[in-house]
Amino acid sequence: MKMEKKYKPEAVERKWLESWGKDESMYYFKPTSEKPSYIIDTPPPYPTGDFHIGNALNWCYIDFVARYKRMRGYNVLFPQGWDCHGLPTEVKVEEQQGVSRHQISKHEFRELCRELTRGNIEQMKRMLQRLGMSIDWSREFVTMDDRYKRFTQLSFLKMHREGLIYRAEHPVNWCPRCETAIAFAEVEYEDRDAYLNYLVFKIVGREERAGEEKGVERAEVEQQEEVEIATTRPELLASCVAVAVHPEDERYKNIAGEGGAVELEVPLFGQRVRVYKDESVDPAFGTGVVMICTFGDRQDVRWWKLHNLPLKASIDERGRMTAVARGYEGLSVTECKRKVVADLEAAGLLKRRERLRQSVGVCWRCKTPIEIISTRQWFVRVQKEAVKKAAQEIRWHPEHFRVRLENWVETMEWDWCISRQRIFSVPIPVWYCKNCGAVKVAAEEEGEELPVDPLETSPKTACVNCGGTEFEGEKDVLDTWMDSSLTALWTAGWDLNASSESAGTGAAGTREAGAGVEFEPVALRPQGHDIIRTWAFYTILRSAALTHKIPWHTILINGMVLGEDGYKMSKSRNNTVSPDAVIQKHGADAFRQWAAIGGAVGSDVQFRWKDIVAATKFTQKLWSILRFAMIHLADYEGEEGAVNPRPRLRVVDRWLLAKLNRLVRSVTAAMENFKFDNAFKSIRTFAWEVLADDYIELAKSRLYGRQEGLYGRQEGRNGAEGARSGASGQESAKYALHETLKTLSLLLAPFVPFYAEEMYSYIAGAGGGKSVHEEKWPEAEVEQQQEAWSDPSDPSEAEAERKAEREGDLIAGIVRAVRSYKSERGIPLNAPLRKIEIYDAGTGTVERGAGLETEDIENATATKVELCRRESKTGEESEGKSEEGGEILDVDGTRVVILF
RNA sequence: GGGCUCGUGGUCUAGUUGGAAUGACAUCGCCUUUACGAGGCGAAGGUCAUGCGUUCGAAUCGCAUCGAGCCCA
Repeated sequence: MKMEKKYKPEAVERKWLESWGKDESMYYFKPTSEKPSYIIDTPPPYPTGDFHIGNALNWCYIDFVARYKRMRGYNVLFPQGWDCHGLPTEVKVEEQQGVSRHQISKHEFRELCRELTRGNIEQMKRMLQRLGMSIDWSREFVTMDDRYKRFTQLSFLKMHREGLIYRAEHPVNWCPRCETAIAFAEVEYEDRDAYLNYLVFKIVGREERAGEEKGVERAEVEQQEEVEIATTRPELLASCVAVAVHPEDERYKNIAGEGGAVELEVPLFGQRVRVYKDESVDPAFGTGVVMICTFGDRQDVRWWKLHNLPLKASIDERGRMTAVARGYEGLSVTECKRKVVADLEAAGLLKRRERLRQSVGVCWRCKTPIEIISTRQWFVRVQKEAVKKAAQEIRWHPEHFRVRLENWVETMEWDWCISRQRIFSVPIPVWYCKNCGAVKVAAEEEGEELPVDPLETSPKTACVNCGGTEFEGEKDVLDTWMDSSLTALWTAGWDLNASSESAGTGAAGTREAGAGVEFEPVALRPQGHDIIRTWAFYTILRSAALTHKIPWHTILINGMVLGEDGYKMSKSRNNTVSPDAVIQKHGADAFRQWAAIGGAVGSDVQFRWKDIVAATKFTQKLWSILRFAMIHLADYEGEEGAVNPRPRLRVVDRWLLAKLNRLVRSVTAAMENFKFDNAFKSIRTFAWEVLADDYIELAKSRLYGRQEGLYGRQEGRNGAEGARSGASGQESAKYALHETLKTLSLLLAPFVPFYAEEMYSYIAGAGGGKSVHEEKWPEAEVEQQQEAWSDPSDPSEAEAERKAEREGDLIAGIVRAVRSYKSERGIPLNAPLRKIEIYDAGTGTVERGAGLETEDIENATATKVELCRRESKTGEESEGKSEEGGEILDVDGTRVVILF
């Protein structure tokens, strides 16, 4: 067997990719399986064409879980979807084609979007495969495909039927550049410089309008003739419908409130508005008087509702001033602002301007400041309590992210606006009767085939309201989150077409189509913390609305990837690294190791090349270990199915297996809790320190089958225990080494699937050539019960194991101590010393063991070992020197004297 | 302004229920021994942000302060 000195990830990974590619079914979910299922609600990425490092981190976590669960005997479903619809693709198409979406037909535009998306998906898919993701590609889903679009439309219809979706005129967040309504989740905030303008509002009596309050307190009012109001949005003066002050504000007691005798006259436009008292006015901001408009911000909407104020929209859907803004009609918001300020100044109504750092709501996509505009839109009712209850029932890793969702839910004021005035998305399956205006929703039972585009087809039945047969199709499309909030239900195979809530075909289910499988929450949702308020929130909301259940039992939140400079990776900061670059240099396994040990799940992970290099060093170390082992194990397990019976084991070999058993237990526990960093670190520590540094050095000589000691005087007569163990000692070591490497390759499999497969192909030998990824996870031997302690006359297997572990620890400790001793004195590690004396220093180790197995110590230190049972003379040794001038070392309470 | 997370050797990082501080990289020393010299072995390096408190005992629990980051207003 030829094994190169250096492990070559490129060649090995390419080899296994090709081999696995021949039969993709290895990772398929098996609907007829008897095994318990473990379904993962994989995030469908937006197909930008770039599978970035943040995605890659997330997917590494998913794959660790998927591979682990598969080995634990679960029927795992790890699907891959693509969340296609939405603005970014539309923008990209406009950019690439040099057209505006208005210039070509909707149909043509959609086709261009689909084409771009298909190409991007292919690119990203290649990266997923290269990373070694154990995805079930037979379950791939694409939200722009008809099957998925039908699913989305069905979900709309079901919620509409149940009154959870409605159409209404309501203020919404609006992007004037994208010319569409957006949801709160799509609004971001940016700090921008603005001016705070102090304007003059004239105080006028109210008698002209409110006859009954005529004449009240005229005298007081006359003392004051005007009020200053500070505003950052003078362009909204035409929309000013009221003014508010804090109820406790002494300065404005005379003009405010129910009995207020006055109104204010809005400068330039002249409309008269009332002054309200409101607790939420900040008296310290500006002059303490605030202008209420249609609509400056969310607070304006609150006041507008509370006081039943009129609606005076001065900004239209393209961000232009309407006829309401007399004299400014047609100007953009910015132009209008400039002109209004100039006009105010000219009229002497602008007192002063102050610079102000202001947080402005902007469109997530184009960073254009949003407007709040009242339009007719479709909404999903937000059932806050149901969402919060569901969030409580879901297990969160890490737990604190639940709070983020709860806070978000608490602060939601409006329902979720789901209609978008865009093109590349799922059409809202609705028509309006031209005769009476009634809404006609699509219905499969009436022969309308979903997905339906209401602009291209007409309903099959007449209007139920008036019998009319002329309809107009809804032009708006759905928010993309209406698609992607269904992934859990889709993946679970829930059939939305069945009118009964409990019906399902089971795309993932185990029954035949139409058998009626009730929706069961899937096992896992893995995602980043940046989309808790969107993807997690919407999924929980819709699952609660559609199925009255939680979508998944567990949500696993991953952090963001930081660049080498410690800041979040971003193109503008120029600190991005693509997973592709890492893989090309060091392979997918190295990348995956970084993902595993970069930090605890949920915390942000810094990317550093040196961590990648450290990972390759570990793989190289494992490779060296394997190379060494194969010198001795090449013919260990000859034929298929041959099982080497457990020989009578030497202490050190039992010790190794006991440590291995501990490792299996700790790695298993870590995996169950998604502590990938702990799991992988334990493996690394074991392989490097226990196996390579300690064990291999101890067992090397026995494995080489040397009958004589390494050191010159090889008689080594220290009683029976010290005798050369010969063939049986070799067998014992081979058994332990083989067991350990086999188990190690299994433990490594979820993390470094390529290396583990390579390793396993050597270790499992000709044993059928089965993939390590189809093997079972190692079973830890159960930690023995307390009872074993209570019966020392009949030491159980476990008690023997524990004894072996203690003795092995001592042996390894002594060898380590000698190694340090030599290192400190510059003695070559293979140079023999005169003698090593091991005393029983009251611990009873030497005594009780009827002598320690010293053979391996002698081999590993190249020095003769003598067991001494007499008590040493502490007085003479207080200086750290023995009678004969040897160095005294303390190894966990056992006295070891080195004679040089 | 509110919420969350964090502050551990030069840098990054582990530390579940309080019991002598984990590892990586960098530094220094030694070693070409038949698994490994783009390596191995070993060493040095920490007031666990600061202060107060609970406790026999605190990196860990509580309060306050300072600082950083994220989410939201």
